[in-house]
Amino acid sequence: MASLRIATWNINSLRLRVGLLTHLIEALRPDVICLQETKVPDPLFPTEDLAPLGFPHTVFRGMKGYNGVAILSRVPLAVMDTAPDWCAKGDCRHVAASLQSPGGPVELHNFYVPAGGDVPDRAANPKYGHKLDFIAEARMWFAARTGLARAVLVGDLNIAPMEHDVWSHKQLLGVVSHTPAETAGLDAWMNAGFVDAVRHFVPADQKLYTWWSYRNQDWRGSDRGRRLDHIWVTPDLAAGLRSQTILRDARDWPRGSDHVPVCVEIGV
DNA sequence: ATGGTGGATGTTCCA
Repeated sequence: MASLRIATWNINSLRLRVGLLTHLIEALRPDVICLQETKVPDPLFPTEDLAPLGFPHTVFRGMKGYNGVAILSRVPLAVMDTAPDWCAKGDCRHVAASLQSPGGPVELHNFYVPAGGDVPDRAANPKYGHKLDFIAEARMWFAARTGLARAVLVGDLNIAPMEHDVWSHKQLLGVVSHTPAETAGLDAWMNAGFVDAVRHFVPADQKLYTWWSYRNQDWRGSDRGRRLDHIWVTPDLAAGLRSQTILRDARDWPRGSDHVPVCVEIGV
């Protein structure tokens, strides 16, 4: 059985941090890297900087200044254009591809879910409403995909769904990223066809984070993190799950992202 | 209760 190592990272500007991908590749040895917040329009995608890294197959969807997603792959892939323009905003938050694998194609979705602003109230904060609408639309789209199989969904989903996906469940219940409306919405989306590939290895009572705020200087000491970055797989792939890695050390890379890479290895 | 930092952009928005 062949294995596939899939990594996801909110890189917070691909052009600024393209050099850090070397460290990610050394540490995780991924076959596929999914990036979010690339912040680069497609005509300016840094193809030449990426060429020496050994990921010749790429798909990307970017725009000026904000958002943007990309998939870098060692194995051949074909872009999938069947998904809708979420919330009809044209905002480059999703790209999907079909990966070539010895066991057959693997469907890979890379998402950057809206952060949702500061105030957890639809009426006062349209960004929060957009976030809830986005995850509801995504849930419905996947729920309608009868026969969905051999699929992997990754990305910065901007929601920490479980009690121990945040440093303080009680203190964050009213904070965007961990409100009951968001966590229920994310659970419903995942349950439309996926299982949590990282929690597959880590018990629910163990703290797990992938993001620490830039505003928290001593991030390791205070450890006030949240698990915002996720990897889900369809149940048929769950038996093939081999390992997971959350690369905490990446939070200390020079001029690093506020998110760290997450990786799983799957027999496919 | 507030502000703390960082990126892209351009004198502010987004996270």
